[in-house]
Formats: sequence, C-alpha cells, structure tokens
Amino acid sequence: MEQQIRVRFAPSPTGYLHIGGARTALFNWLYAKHHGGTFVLRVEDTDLQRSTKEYEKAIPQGMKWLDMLWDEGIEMGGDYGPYRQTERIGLYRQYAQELIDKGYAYKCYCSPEELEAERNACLERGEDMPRYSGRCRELTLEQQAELEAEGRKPVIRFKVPENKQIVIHDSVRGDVIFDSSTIGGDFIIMKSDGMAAYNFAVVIDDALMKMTHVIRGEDHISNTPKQILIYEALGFALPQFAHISMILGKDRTKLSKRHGHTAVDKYETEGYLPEAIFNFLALLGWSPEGTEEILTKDQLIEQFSLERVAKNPAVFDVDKLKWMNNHYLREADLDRVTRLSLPHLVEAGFLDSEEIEDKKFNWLKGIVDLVRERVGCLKELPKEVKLFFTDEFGFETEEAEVIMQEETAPTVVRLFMQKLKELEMLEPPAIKKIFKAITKETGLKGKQVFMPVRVALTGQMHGPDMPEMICILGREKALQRMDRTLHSDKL
RNA sequence: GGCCCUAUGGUCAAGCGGUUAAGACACCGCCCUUUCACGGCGGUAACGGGGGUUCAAGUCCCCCUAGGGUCACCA
Repeated sequence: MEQQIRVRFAPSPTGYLHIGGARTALFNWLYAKHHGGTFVLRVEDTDLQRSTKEYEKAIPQGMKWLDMLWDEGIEMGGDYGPYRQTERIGLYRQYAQELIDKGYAYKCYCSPEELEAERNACLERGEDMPRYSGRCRELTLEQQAELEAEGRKPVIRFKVPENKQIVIHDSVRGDVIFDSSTIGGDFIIMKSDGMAAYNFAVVIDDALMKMTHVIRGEDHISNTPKQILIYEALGFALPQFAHISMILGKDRTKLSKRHGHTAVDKYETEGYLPEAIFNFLALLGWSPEGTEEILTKDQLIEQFSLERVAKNPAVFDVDKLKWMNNHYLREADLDRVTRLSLPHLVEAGFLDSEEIEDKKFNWLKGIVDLVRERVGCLKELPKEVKLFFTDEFGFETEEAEVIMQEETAPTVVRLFMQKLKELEMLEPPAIKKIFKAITKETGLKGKQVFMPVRVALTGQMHGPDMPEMICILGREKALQRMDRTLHSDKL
C-alpha cells in the first residue's frame, strides 16, 4: 500500500493570490490528485503587521475561482488543525521550550538596534554575509533575569552547529548541499512579540500535519537548511522537498507588480477564463509527455509528475496565455461568455447596467458569438463590438480611406445598398448571395466587392463576418451607415 | 559581494551519449472561405563560450560568462 500523500499550499495573507503562488498551489494540487492524496490549505499569518483578513479571504477565493479546492484546511477543517498559524501559537511555544531544554535553542535579548549595528559592523569589516554573533548564547540565568528586568523582551534563537553539511534531497534539483556556516548564524525561531518565526512555524506545522512532500518556490531553498536543522533537533521525519523555479517577467526578473498583472483576480476581471489560467499555469515549469498542450483538468491530473518539472525559471508570456484563453473562450458555453462580457460592455459605456432584459441578452449573445473568436480576453471585446453600439465612425486607417476612393467602390456600395433594400428576408445566406451577384454583375474581384462594403459599413478593413454582422445591425442601420460613408467629405 | 540554483529559437519547451535537435505561442508566406477572421499547409529561428571524458557530447565533468534566487524579530 502506497503511503498516503499529503501536500499543502501555505500562503501568507499579505497580498492577493499571486500568479506564482497559484502555480505553486496548482502543482501541489495536481500532485495530490494524481496520487489520490490530500491537499491542505494552511494560512501563515505570523506576520501580525502585514497579514489582513481581507487577503486571507482573497486567497481561498482565487483558488476557488480556479476550481482548485483543498481537502483540508481553513474554512474546511480536518484532523490536523487549526490551520491558521496564529491559532497554533501554543504548539510553537511548547516545541520552542523543548529546544531550549535540550540545548538546541536559547533566549536572546539583543534589540533590533543592536542587531542592526552588528550587521553594519560586519558589512564594514568587508564580510560577505552578515551573521549573528551568538553573543547571547552563553547568558546565565542571572544575566537573563537582569536583562528582563530592564524590560527587554527576548527572542528565541536556534543554535546553528559549526561546519555541518546539510544536504537537501530535492525532487527537482537533486542533492543541494549547504554548509551550516553560510546560513547566517543562529536564527530566530520565536519573535519578541511571542509569535513563531516562519522557519520554525513551517517545520512544526509540516511535521505535525504529516506532510509527505513540500512543494514550494525556489525562493525558499535557502531557508531549507535551517528547517532541516530543526527537523533533526526535534526528531521529526523529513518530508520530500521539491523546489520549483520562479516565474519571471519579460525582463527576466522575478514576476512582480512591475510586470503588470500578477494577482489572479486581475485576470478574472480582464476576462480570462479560469480553465485557461489553470491549463496555462500547469505548463509553466512542467511539460506533458506528449505534444498536446490543451489539456483538461483530468488529463493534467493523470499526467502530472514531479519528474517532469523543469529546473529553469520560466518567463510569463501573456501572448500565449491569450491564445490559450481564446481557445477556451470559443469552447465555453455562450451564455456564460456573454454574462462574463457584460462588465466590459458597461465599462466601455455600451451598456448602462449589467441588468438587462432577456431580449437584449439574446441580441448580445449573437454579437458575442460573432466576435469571441477574435479576442484573447474579454477586455478586448469592446473594440470588436463598438460598431453595434455607436454609429460614430470614420476611416480607421488611410488604407481604408483609399479603398473607398477606388473608382469602383461607390458603385459597388450603391449596388449593395439597393439589393439590400430589395431583400425580402434579412438573413446571412441571402446577404451572401448579394455579394455573389455583385461580383458576377460587375466582374470585379472578391476583394473589390467585400472591402468597399466593409469599409462603408465600419470604416475598418477587418472585422467580423459581414453577413452575420449586417443581420445583427439591421437593414436600416446598415443602409444609413453606408449612406453616410458615401457622403463623407473625405471622398 | 557570500551562498544556492539555472543555461536548447524572441517566449514556453521536448531531449535524459548516436535524432535531419520535437511540439506550442509569436512572426512571415501559401492555400481555403470570391473580404476579414477561423482553419489547413509551409517557412525564418536554438544547443552562451572554452576546456576535458568518450569511438561518439545539446546530453557527463571542470572553468568562464550570463541570468535568477537568497542573505530581516517578512514569509
């Protein structure tokens, strides 16, 4: 019987769900699902200053949007709770005391100012890495009492052994070796506010929550030796580590706000489908065995493995995301896409409100269906559908103007208008027939027929399928628009 | 700067000693639809440099270079 896999995503609620965080969560999620394991969501809110309830809500929200649900954790409960670090403080204190009792840790009374001065001194001496001197290591009980009488609040530091090799057996990187003397000296495990420090809390939680694998960003790899030291001191079994590389921006630095949108909810508001983000993120740093890149959730679960996770960082390519989103946009249920389009149409001023009656909604559906294959995200919709909402237009480009200046252009447009007027039923096939007839009658080439009509209708040289477009526009409007172009003072 | 990681086209990437070095996005061309788009077909484009090891190196080793990460009472 295979060991029950347990993995977790452990964000700190100091910001919205980030693309990088979402990818880390996704890899954990896929790994758990692939092995029939458990995916835990834990909140690391030990930074009392920066953690907020708002963010703590935003992160699960983002995960739900991506349809990446957790089996255990906040909002969900489970056998290893609580799942919020601020609620686990008793545990941390207990284990910190155990470390002190066993001689692995000690109280340190240095003030932030003193430490700052010490760091600066290190730097001035030309040392490459500032490290804590360990001056409080040998304090006697009396000295500690004295310091405390001064009103000093201690932190608890872990004693880092000298010249000890610490090796991380990493699933994606292989063995990574650190020397204990390069990790910065005795580090803090309990802060003076009584809260556990990150490197301590993760270990206690991961161990107590029985995590079998810790899959997280590469930015945590330099913390890992510290954590391993704690695992060993407490006699906890090590989880299997897997450090996945960073997601980079166009300039090849770690993805951040500077690179545009990094919060997952931004992608939601810009009109990306969660299944597109899901699929795209899965392919960032992992690749399937086959060549197919459009993969369903089930396919991803089935195919995912840590062995195929890439070691090198990946640049986030919005163009490819748009291509993929476009694919899902076309595939998605039309009612859903139309509903998601509403806010963008309101934003553009084409709609007063998202509350619209069925008749208008159905009309909108036709429009959305006509243009959804042309956009990478719904935010791009307004410029594609503008012609259905306003009759104000001019020649979009000089090229378009030139089309109308063509000798045969006005003739073609007039001919088209006339035939459109005579039409009994306004429907796409009938309009198609008109184009055919004009081509035949005039002997002109397709382009010389279609283009003038398109430009006369929209001022543009590109746009959605014309027969469909004209039907949605309606006969009167179409005629009016063409007539206006014909009388443009630019001609 | 110290420590750690990484290095195949512009981007994502396959490759795990012997290949004409996949595929995708983007770009370009052709075809299709008598327009635009979709779609189909094709094209441009890569193993950072230098040493080894080997009959054979994109694949293994070393050095250099470049990029990234990290050095807090933040996580």
